[in-house]
Amino acid sequence: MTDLHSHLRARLLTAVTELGLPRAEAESLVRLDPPKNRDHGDVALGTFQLAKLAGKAPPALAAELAAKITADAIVESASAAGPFVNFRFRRGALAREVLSAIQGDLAPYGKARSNGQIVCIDFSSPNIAKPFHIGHMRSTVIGNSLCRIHRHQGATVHGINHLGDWGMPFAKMMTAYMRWGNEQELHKSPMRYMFDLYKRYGVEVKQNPALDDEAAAHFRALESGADNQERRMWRLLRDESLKAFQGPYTRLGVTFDHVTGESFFEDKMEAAMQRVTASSVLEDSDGAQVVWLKELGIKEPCLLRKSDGTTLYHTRDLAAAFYREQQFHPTRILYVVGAEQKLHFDQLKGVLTKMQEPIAKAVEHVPFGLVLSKTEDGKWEKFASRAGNAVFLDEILDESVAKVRSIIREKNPDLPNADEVAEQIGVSAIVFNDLKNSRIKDVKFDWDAMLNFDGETGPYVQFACARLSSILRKVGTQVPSVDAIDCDVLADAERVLLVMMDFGTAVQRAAEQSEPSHVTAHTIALAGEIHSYLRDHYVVGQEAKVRDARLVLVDAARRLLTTGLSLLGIKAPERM
RNA sequence: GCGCCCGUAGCUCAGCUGGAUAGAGCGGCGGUCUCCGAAGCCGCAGGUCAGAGGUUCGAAUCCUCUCGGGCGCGCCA
Repeated sequence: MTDLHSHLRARLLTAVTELGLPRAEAESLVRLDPPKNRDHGDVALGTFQLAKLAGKAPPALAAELAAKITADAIVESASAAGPFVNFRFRRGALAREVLSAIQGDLAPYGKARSNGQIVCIDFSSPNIAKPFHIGHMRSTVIGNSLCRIHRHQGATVHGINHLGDWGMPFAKMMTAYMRWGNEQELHKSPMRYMFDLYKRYGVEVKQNPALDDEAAAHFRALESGADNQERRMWRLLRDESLKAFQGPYTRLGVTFDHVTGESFFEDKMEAAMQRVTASSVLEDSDGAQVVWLKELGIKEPCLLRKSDGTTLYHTRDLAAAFYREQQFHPTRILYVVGAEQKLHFDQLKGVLTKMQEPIAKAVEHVPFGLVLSKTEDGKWEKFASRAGNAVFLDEILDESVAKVRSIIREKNPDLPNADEVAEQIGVSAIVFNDLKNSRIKDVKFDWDAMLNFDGETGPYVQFACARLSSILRKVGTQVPSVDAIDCDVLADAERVLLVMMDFGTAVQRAAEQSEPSHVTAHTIALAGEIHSYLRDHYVVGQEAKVRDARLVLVDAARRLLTTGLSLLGIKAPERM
């Protein structure tokens, strides 16, 4: 909430109290929202609940409140419109408040001071020994954005890559490698090679189901802790995978505070199991050890130990939860994992709840939809390349970058660092597209739409930044301080200023709901408003008073767009 | 079979937790660069918010059912 809002709210609470309403109850009912149609005013108050409390008709109360809020240095007008009261801030006050906070890098536009939250974000978490493909991208970019958003909000963030480097998929990979692989081939192109082996396993296991038993035996050998052949192979394949993942991570600008894969919890699982046993929620079922969660409305039991004594995904997540609790004391643990794993996380939370572990409250699954691609006949299906196989992320990024490169050649042939810029914009276009809609929605990945950089896209927002930077360069003079300009001149920029004012709400909602798309939407809205504004409002060649005021506005817009994009993990180029 | 998610313009989506005349982008049509970037801007066309009941002063939003689509349901992760 900005100072403008606080001021108005304080006046409203006084007015409401004077009308005889209990302040404590009115407190939560005085909610200032942006009106659906901004022509009505800058902020609006719906009086429905307040009227009920007062025992009056909403329009009557609205009229009374409007009369009580007389104009002052900040509020220009209050007018009743049926059951609503619409407020307008003085344009000068609006401009001064918003622009000085942006210029001063103050919250919510700049990074907030500590808010006391400690947030663990478990994201990306690819399975090693498999290529980094399009399916891994969503968790990676959503999680990365959430890390940035929470840091901006003042939380202490632990971004964790919970690598899938343990368990049966890995054992299958190992089996394939032992049967058909060799190290020379592996080193030539590790990911391709491992992926081919993995695919071969999938084919051959259909003919020879005994392969799965072989894999299970290898996993037992690995989990025995002995320094055996399996252990050495695990180390080799894990190292190669990690090296290969570094490519996509660097391109996406993603870093982690901790890379603690499932294997990290190898020696912590027995303690975790003992803790479960001690809480007496563990039961035997067909030789396996499970926790029943029927009383929590979950029919399927949570398996924590297989009948052959080895552990499962759940066991490792449980050990991880205990570890994080003890190590970080998190207020929230966000698991950025596909929606298809909802049951898994319901069970994880369920087991912790049944054990009466306080950390249970912190566990939050952050689900997201699938990446789909368009088939020949216009239907949507799980992403596959044009050739029909899983698609490596690098291929997609490369195609996007190449497209950007050709656009630059056409539109801006003299751009000095064209390759670098093309990489920035091409990758951003893919990331932005992923963060544009509610995360629960499937991402419909249509090359034609994807490589069209018009409208609500990453390049559109980046273009606004480049355009603003260009204006600042052309003007050449230093951007003045907000205190040194006449803010009343910016009355014509009210639409831009009002959108800027919404930034804090957008980021806050993004953090609370784990929904980066609120930030994405804000950058689009701001870019749109500033583009429209610039059409009729020049900066260069204006008299000093007007030029300086607009200069501050342009600079603030560029800063805020840059901040918004950075919360998405996207860079804003100076030129493009 | 049971559970969860989704259904809003030709297409892809918003809709701020129940409020004012349901908004964008793409695609289509028509304008707009010898003045700060046309990857832009301005305008036009396009809607039974899947359907039916219900709650409410008020429903795209909450509840029930139906119909479509997707995902998940013991020794995989």
